[in-house]
Amino acid sequence: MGTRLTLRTPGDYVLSRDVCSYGYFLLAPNHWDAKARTLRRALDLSGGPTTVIISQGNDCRPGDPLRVVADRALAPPERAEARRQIARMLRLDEDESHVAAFHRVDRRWKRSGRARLFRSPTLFEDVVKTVTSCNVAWPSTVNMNRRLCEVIGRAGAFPTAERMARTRPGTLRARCRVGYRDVRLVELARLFARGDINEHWLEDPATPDDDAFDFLLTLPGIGPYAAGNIMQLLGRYSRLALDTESLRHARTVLGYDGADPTVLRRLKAHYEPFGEHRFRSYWFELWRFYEHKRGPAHTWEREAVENTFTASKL
DNA sequence: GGTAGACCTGGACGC
DNA sequence: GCGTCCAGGTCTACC
Repeated sequence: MGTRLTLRTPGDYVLSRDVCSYGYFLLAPNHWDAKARTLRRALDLSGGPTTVIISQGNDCRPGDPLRVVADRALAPPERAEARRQIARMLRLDEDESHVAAFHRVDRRWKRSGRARLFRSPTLFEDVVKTVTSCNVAWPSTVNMNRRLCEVIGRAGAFPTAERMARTRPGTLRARCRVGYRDVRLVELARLFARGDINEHWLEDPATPDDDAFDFLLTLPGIGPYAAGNIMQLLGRYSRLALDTESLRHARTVLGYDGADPTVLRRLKAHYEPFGEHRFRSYWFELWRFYEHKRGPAHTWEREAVENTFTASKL
């Protein structure tokens, strides 16, 4: 008999909108069921892995509580662990006042209510997902994450830092197809496993954004793009994460022309007015383009989009 | 401080 | 079916 949990949500929370808000919802071990509007994934808890299915009633009414069904009985400490991981992943800590602050700065998203960006149950998974999205086309990112779960993770869960720290780089390369990222991923895992990454400090609002960003740049495999992306995953939206997709967006959607440095300058100036929230303004512009091409993200079937996602393929 | 080239994988393309 | 080219962000060596 599995365990059932109920999680309270902020008054405006909509599972289908707030899960299907960032590409990681399409990466293993996440599985969004577009028909049932549920999120299924394995969580690696202290008592072992468990698969949970998260739903919000039949029609995802704003603010309705979330129902979580685990496939095995969870001990009380594991229930607390599962709640923490799910709350992190779904950004349940971002209440209506956080959302309103963003919408005051950028009113374009007030009607849809878009503000939260899906992330992972742990910072380690977010960092690995970011590294596996660098210098690679989206289908390879999909493959790397699937194989990491199949080969290194327990029972289909995402690998913990401890497990990846014990994995040989050659195994990551040969069986998970991560290429030259092999050594960098193991080094990152060792830093997390040894406790050399101070997650509390990184997530503490008292830590200046510049300090957090500079620290991230010291990590193996993390350059300006990856650091910018991890910043938003930490709930710090003041930095942009600009890549070739940003340039495409600037040229095809915003109509900018000229050489790359010129376009990048104009992009930065475009998002400057959104201040502390500029990443979200950038991201939801991009996301709106994807949804314009493929329909609402909550209707996307993972199998159908995993080879076409990113604008160049849409 | 700025930049060229290497790093891998997988898809596209030509034969 | 095979070989070649290319895209993608980070890192290192070099100027």
